[in-house]
Amino acid sequence: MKWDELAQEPCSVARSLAVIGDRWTLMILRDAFLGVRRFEVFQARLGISRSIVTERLNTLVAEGVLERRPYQDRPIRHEYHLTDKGLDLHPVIMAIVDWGDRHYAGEAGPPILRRHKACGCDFHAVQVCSECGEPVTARDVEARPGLGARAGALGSPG
Amino acid sequence: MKWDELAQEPCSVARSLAVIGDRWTLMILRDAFLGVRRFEVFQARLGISRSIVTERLNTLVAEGVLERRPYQDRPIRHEYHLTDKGLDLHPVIMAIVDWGDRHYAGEAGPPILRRHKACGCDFHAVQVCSECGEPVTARDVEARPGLGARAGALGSPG
DNA sequence: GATCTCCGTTCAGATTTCGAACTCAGGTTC
DNA sequence: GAACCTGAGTTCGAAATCTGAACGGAGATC
Repeated sequence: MKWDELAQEPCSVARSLAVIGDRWTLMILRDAFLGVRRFEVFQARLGISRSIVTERLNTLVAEGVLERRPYQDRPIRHEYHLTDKGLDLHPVIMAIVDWGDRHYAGEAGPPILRRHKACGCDFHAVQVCSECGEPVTARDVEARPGLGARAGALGSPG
Repeated sequence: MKWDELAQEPCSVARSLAVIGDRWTLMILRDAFLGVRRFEVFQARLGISRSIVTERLNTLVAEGVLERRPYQDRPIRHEYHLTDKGLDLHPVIMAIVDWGDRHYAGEAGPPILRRHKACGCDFHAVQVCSECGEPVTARDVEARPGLGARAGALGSPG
């Protein structure tokens, strides 16, 4: 399989990764969720080549994850804002943050704290079942093909 | 920044992506969570070059995400099992699945259904605040530097 | 003893990715 | 008005990565 065939796979992971599974894209999204909007800031914070920033931002705009909004004329300049589809990626970033906090935080603890505005607490993300509201771990889940799935090895993790 | 400097960043996203942010690694983990254990099966399902599979599996073992367990002698053969650290990645995969299901599922719906064994329902993952238990979206979160963070642009998403 | 399986390794060549320098359009400074 | 700055890219050669295909080897099977 080539990388650009991923989007055709009958798998939501593959389809998602075709868009965001790139080396730097998730780092750009991380910054977008921290409020970064402008080309220069993305580039400076990541310290990667400008061509990479250009290409990733264009892809994300083409996919509807980011939106280009002018913030001045003469010369015209744009900012990159998360769309609703982009905001839907928040759980992905939070899940990654959570894993990093848990397994790679130094002695000083997590480098970034997140406060839940509604309750005012510093928190971490917990995944629960949409139906019963109980926390879900890998061992609680049984996968089976839905419509349009390809046959393959399914089992239980662990 | 080079890819291999990511692990040194004071950021949990960067540190996590240094391990799992690779092109094929998350696809391998997807299969691991679906019960795939053996080299040949990973390789056949992904249809990528054997050297890539070798390299990714070795990295994941070195990082303690997968564990090599012998399942026979003469000749010695190993299976790759998710460790506890690996199982902790479940929310990451589920968050990615969720985004894909929401934005890229065809008319037939999601290609894979997941049942929560505890309640018996097909479900999708919902992220809630660890403190108050309410669902969390991007707009509900305020980030601020913790100990050891680097100064940078922080704001609110959207 | 020829072939098969599972699990890799090796290597040349194609493809991608990257860094550094350049461009361009307009503003600012003196 | 000349020199310089800024924000947002583009270009291009070098470096890294990936692919496909062959090879190895340790035992099992025919």
